[in-house]
Amino acid sequence: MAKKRKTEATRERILNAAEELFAQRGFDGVTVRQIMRKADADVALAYYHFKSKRDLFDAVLLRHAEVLNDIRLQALEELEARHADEQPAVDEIIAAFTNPLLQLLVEDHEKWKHYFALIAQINNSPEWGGELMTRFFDPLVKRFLEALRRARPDWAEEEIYWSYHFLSGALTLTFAETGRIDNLSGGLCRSTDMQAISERMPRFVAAGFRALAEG
Amino acid sequence: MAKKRKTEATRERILNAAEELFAQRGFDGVTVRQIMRKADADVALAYYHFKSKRDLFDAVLLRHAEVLNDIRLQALEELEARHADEQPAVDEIIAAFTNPLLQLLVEDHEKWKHYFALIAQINNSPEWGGELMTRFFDPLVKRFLEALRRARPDWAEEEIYWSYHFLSGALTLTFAETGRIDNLSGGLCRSTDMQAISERMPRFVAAGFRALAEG
DNA sequence: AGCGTATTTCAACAGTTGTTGAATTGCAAG
DNA sequence: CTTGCAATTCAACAACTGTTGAAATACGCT
Repeated sequence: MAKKRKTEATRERILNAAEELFAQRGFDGVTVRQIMRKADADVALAYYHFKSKRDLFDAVLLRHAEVLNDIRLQALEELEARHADEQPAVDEIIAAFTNPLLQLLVEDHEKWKHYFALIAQINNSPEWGGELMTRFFDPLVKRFLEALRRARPDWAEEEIYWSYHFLSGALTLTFAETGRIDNLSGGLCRSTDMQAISERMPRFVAAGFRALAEG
Repeated sequence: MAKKRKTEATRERILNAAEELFAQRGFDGVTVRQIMRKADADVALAYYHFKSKRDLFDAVLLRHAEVLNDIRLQALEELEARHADEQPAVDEIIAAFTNPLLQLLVEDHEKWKHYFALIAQINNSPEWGGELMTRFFDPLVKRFLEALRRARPDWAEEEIYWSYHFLSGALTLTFAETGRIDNLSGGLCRSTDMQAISERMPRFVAAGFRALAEG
């Protein structure tokens, strides 16, 4: 039963290398050989552990998706438990959606930054964006939008969806950490400063939601 | 002098084909042969008219960047002329920044959608995002942020930069037209509906700016 | 120790990649 | 018509692509 010892280690090394390179250069910008060189393993091992480059890509995505969905669901449920009788504020619901991710990036930036950068690229790609994001994250997103609807039943559904669209764009550009805001601001703001962002994004987005939904 | 007749036509065909394919699958997801097959021209012509794949990519980006910067600058200057004495409202400044682009997409969707989708991918790519967006668009962005600073000198610079960051994310995800909001909303919202977006984004973003800058 | 399976290596494949040089065509000016 | 250059075609290159099968090694179990 406890046969696998070196197995898990190399599988992880491959996934780590793939995650970093895919995040930097995209699916087609990276070769299997580059990944395996970074993972310090033979090329053929990629096809032994995962059966194709595409399956390796999917495995990279899957590896952390569940954890992310879990911590966000947990944050939402905690919030709802805290407000057993009345409804939670919109700001709090949005913070429960964005802050668990940003908090992860604050606490262990090295571990998470590549995965998030990968999500950023996928979300804005016509080729992958629609299907993959839907597959991995939409169940949680729907749960989140339901909470919003319950909190503000007077808001039009359409406005909630568009607001989420804007939120999603702001969040994923943050994940990309392109350094553009660093240039633009002359160093005043840094795109790696997740603390600064987690203090601002929920406020920014919540105000947007209200502006749309309350006309 | 009037030697070039077929030249310009094929150059344009190559650029059109490259624009569409790069937008769909990214720089590395497309081969020069695929581009030239779509352009109905010999492979070698790509290297005659542009000297490398990378230079073709840059040419695609450059082709429309100037037009976009011009119409946005014009919208901003018109706005400032209209408010010669007092300062324009924040909503109007933001609309002058976003609506010219969205209006282009409303009026001639077929012509523009691929170029904008390409921008969306680049903006969220760690590899290209920082440098290319800075090179092509930051002069205009700085002009726009100056207008905001003049309109609201009481706002902290930092908050303006972060707000722009969120705006940029929301705008570029819109350009990607991934169809994700279509799935999510069960068809209620369509990611190609630029009319709906241009009615909402300036309001959403302006409220966000205010929320950040006015604490 | 030795057996069996899980893991790793090695070498190779057929097809594709970006790119180039030489040969060919098209066209305008003398 | 011919000369000259711009535009286009054709064929090829070396390097690299994803992927595979067979051989070698490592490791847990009896």
